[in-house]
Amino acid sequence: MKQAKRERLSASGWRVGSAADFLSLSPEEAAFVELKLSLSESLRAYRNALGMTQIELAKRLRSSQSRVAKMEAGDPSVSADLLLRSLLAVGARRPEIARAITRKRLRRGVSLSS
Amino acid sequence: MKQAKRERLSASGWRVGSAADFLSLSPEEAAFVELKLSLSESLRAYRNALGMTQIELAKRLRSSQSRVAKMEAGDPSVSADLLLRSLLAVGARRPEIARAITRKRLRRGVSLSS
DNA sequence: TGACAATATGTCCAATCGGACATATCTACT
DNA sequence: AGTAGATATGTCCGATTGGACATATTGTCA
Repeated sequence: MKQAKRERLSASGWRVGSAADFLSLSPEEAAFVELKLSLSESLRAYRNALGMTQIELAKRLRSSQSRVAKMEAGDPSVSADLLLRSLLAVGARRPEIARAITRKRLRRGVSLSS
Repeated sequence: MKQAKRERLSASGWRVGSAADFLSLSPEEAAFVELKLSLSESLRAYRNALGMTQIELAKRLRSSQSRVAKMEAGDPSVSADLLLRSLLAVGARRPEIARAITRKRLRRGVSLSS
C-alpha cells in the first residue's frame, strides 16, 4: 500500500466508517481497511470478554501494550497477519474469524458540529 | 513467526496437511498456516475461474508471476495481507473470504510409496 | 484535586515482506 | 526429441512491519 495513502488514512482518525474513502482509496483498498477494522474490533471484544488488560494480552502475544493498542485502534502499521494471529491466540477459531470478517463494522458517525 | 520454524515448514513441502505439525508448530501457528493455505487455494480457484494465467493475475495485482506462484503455493514469504488484498482484487467479497476461511482444506495425502 | 491503572500516540531499529529478475521444472502438442 | 507457454524456485534489495521504549491521554477512585 502506498504509504502516502496510509498517512492520509490514519490522519483521518475515526472517520474511517463504512464509507472509508472521501480519501482516494480504491474500492479494494477500502474494503481491505474495513476488513482489518473488523478484525480489530473483534480482537478488542475477545480481550474484554476475557477480562484482560492490554498489558496482559501483550504478554500472552509476546508483544507490547502499545502494539496491542494499535491493533485495536486499526493503526496502519498493523497487518492483517498480526490481527489474525492474535485472534487465534485469544482463542478464536476459524468460524469466529469468518464471522468477524463477514460482520460489517458498527458505524462510528462523522458528527461535524457535535 | 520464528523464521526457523518457517523454514522447517516450507522444507516439508506438501505434507502440510491438516496435521501440520509433526514439526514443532504451536497450535496457533499451525492454525494460522492452515488459514493462509485456505486463502491460497481460494485465490487459485478464483484465478482459474477467471481463466487467467499467473502472469495476467500478476499484472492485475501489479505484482509478478513469481509472487503469484508463491501466493498460491502458500510460500512462507507471503503474508495473509497479500492474500487478502489479492482476493479482494479478483473480486472476492467479504462473504466469500469468510467462506474460504471457514472451509477446511482438501487433504493432500502423504503417500510414502506412491 | 491527586494518584494510579489503563489506554493511546510517537519514534526507533531489527526483522519480515514483496516486486523483480533469473532460472528451473512441468505440460501439452507436434 | 524439441518447442513453447505456464508454473515453480531461488535470490536480492528496497519497503513495510513489529517489539520496545518514552511519553501523553483518559478514566476512576478517594
